[in-house]
Amino acid sequence: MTLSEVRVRIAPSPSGYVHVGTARTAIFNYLFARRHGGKFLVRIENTDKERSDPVFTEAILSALKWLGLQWDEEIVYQSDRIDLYKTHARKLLESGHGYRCFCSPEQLAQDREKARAEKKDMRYNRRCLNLSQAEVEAQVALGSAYTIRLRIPEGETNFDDLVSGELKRKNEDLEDFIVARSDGTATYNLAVVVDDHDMGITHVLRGNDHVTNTFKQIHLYHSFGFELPKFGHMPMILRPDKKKVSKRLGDKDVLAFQREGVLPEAMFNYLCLLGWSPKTDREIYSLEELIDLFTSDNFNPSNAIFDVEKLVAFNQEYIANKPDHELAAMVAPLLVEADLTTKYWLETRWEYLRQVVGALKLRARRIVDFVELSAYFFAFDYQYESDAAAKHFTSENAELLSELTDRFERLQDFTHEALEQTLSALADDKGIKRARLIHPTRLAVSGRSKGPSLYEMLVILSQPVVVERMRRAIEIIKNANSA
RNA sequence: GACCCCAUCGUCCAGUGGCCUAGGACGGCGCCCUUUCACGGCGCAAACACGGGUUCGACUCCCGUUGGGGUCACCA
Repeated sequence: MTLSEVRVRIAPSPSGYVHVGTARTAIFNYLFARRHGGKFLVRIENTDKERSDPVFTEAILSALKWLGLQWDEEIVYQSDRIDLYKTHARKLLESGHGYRCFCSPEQLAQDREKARAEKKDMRYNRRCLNLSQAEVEAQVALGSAYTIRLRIPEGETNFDDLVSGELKRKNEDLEDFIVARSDGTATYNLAVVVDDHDMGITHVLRGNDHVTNTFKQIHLYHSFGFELPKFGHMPMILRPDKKKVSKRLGDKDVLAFQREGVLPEAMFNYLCLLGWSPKTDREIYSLEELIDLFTSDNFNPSNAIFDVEKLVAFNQEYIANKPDHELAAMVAPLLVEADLTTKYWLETRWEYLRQVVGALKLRARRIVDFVELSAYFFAFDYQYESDAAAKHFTSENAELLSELTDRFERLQDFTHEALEQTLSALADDKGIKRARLIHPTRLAVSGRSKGPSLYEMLVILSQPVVVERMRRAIEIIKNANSA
């Protein structure tokens, strides 16, 4: 480790939402910074005016915040630094590392088309590199539009990648890429190098799809005489169809997972294990543990397919371990939104919500599941599951239910123990199995055949509600049978 | 097509020359627990892509083949 502080960054372009690939890269950078006591920075790469939209910038920052990736310094916006890039582009021209290219976009497209047709290399053919000084001056005097290209020298470029080890490329396989557009503005690679250097970035951890850029950027570092940072290229996250997750394919915004009830801790934990491993049999780790374990020599170089099922399994685990009151706070707005209750009602019955959530949390895989699972705790107009009703709502059972209701009503202490005792006693009196009473009672008070322990459910619902619901069910059974 | 990367159960991850009759997790299946559904517990099925080397010995090292992925914009 060097003496200088570790500084890493996530540099999204605001031309789309944050998908899981970007999120994971951000997480790795964050963890790396925290592990080494360094700084995690954010840079918004909005040099492309056409495609950039502040709406996406906001969405990106929200996503980072949701994941808990707090950045350590002010956000850098490339749009504020246009002049800095222009200056550097000119420097390239002056130092001879760059040259003017007068080829029109149309011409270049034509060249590529031809190369493709002839199954030849599609790199730039260096037509303008061979222009004489006089020709260049003549064009400039004429006011012809030109881009600036970086001249890639002969030889070979290599660097030691944190993930894949030594990476090599013949320079002839690189092209003289454009660093400044004809309007003078810088392109991606120039801006990135200028910024990474300027921001003191020590480690560039980014997706594997950037390796070609890295080779190109290395030449920019050399041209400017900048010190090279360390590079690490993360394997891609693939979709089940094995395509890499990308904006182009319209891949899902990570915040969509939030809306679908995924906890950020679960997403964080799951994403960490895609392309990196603590090399143990454990999978669930706290943030602190991850920070402690996160070293760059544990990256897995092969691509990984994103598996929502496994994410959800992590989520289930995190829900099960989350304190009831925290879950209640997350569920409350969803219940209101679903029109099951009101904000006011919940405010006065917070303890009730807390108990409901606690009783259901081992059954929820996602936060939104609580709405469906708990509906009958809030709404009285639930329907009885028809199959279960056909089975349990018989007139015979109505009699039993009626007697059970009377006994429940007489109870002084409406507790788990008292309820269990009462129900068992009636079952004994009648010489029937307890299940004979349990199922119709569950159906009567919840409309469902599934749910938490019956007694736990009754206690939460409270005596008057239980009695009322049971009486109503009995009425319905009687009416149905007499009709 | 050129260049680069990758290759262990369906999926994610262990395995760094003998501990492997290849381990864990998700998913699947079965059993147990149980008033239901979950949770939990136990168990089963499920993989070293192929071919050559190197070695006393290869999942592990090398080469090739095949397969998959990525990149080839005046986008980032």
